[in-house]
Amino acid sequence: MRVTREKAAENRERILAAAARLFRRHGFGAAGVDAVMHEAGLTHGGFYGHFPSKDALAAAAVRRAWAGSVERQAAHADLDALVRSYLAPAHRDDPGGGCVIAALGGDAARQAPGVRRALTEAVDAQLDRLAELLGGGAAARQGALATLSTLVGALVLSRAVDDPALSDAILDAAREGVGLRGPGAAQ
Amino acid sequence: MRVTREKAAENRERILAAAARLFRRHGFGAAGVDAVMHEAGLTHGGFYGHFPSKDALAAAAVRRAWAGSVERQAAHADLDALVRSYLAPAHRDDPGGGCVIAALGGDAARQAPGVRRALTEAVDAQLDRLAELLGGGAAARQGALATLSTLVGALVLSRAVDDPALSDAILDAAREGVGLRGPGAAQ
DNA sequence: TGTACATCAGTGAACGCGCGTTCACTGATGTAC
DNA sequence: TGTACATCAGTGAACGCGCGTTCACTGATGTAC
Repeated sequence: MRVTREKAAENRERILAAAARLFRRHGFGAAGVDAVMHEAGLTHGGFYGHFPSKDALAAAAVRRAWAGSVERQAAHADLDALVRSYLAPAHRDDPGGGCVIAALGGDAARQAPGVRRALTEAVDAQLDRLAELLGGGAAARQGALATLSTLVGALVLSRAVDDPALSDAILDAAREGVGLRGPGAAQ
Repeated sequence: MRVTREKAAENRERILAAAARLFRRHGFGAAGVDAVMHEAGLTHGGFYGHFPSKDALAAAAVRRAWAGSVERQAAHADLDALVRSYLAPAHRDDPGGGCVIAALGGDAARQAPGVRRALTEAVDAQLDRLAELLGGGAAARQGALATLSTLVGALVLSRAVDDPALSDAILDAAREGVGLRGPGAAQ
């Protein structure tokens, strides 16, 4: 059943969106090609007409997930707004729609080179964004590196622990922690 | 071929040590029962005489890995020493022998309840240790939460990116970042 | 202490299952005239 | 514009493979006498 070229392109987008969601929610290993295609409303056999391999899909899905983050972040005028949104319980509870770095950073080291490349590009871009919000310059770059570490670490930890109170406390403390490095803070 | 009770207990320890190493290095999903048993010098069939399931092994391996961290940390007299050791390239390059929270924190959210429980206990214990080094009290507890977030985030990121210079920069910046929260720092 | 036997830690083949990937086929789309 | 045919996006069965787990078996260990 051949479909319109337009429809095929739309299907490819749906596969990417499904992969970006499922990989972030379940990890690269636990989300299968079958599940991704089903989520996209297709059957698994057609997958290889769109992507040469699952690894290629993974790399493309990371870029797709990052692109979604860029749109979301455009709404944040300053670092405070970004941090509050990033360290919110709503973000913690929605890995499938959230930061790809926090969701897949731990897996990335063990993935194919293309996947690591895509994630590294996301890290680079996020650092640029943070450095810009910190006022630019070398000090801002340093601050961006430390801030991103705190943001990602807090989100990963808050998702890892099975104690809701501890999870909330991690987000709260990290919010205070990065505040210390914001513009106007001591040091 | 039955073996001595003593030898059997020693074999169980070897299985645990192998699991703690392989799970941290490759993740829970990518390290199989077969690989763990082979690393322990046994065949896979005997595994279920020691543990009821792979999930049970995973939980026990997390506790075992954490116990190893405690021994390692006993050598650090103050926060500076701990941070320098934690954010060292040698630690980044040895996930199999390093911090179990950083190595498996990202996977933990998707694991069986027992595994999350074991990792949460490790997080709790690490927070106690950090709070103690920060001088104790409520402020130290807050500082410990933020510090652990930065440490874990920096290690995860430094392992995720494929750019060695960026990886080193993340460790360096995070070292400075947590220094700001150390005793005697401004604020 | 020595003997006979029950116990059980470890072996290796086998199981069902889900995975990534391939492929013959279908039938609507795109194109040449 | 209409017709005939080549193209190809998607389908669903099938593949080889590795996984977690089970099990009949082995033979050294532990124990009862």
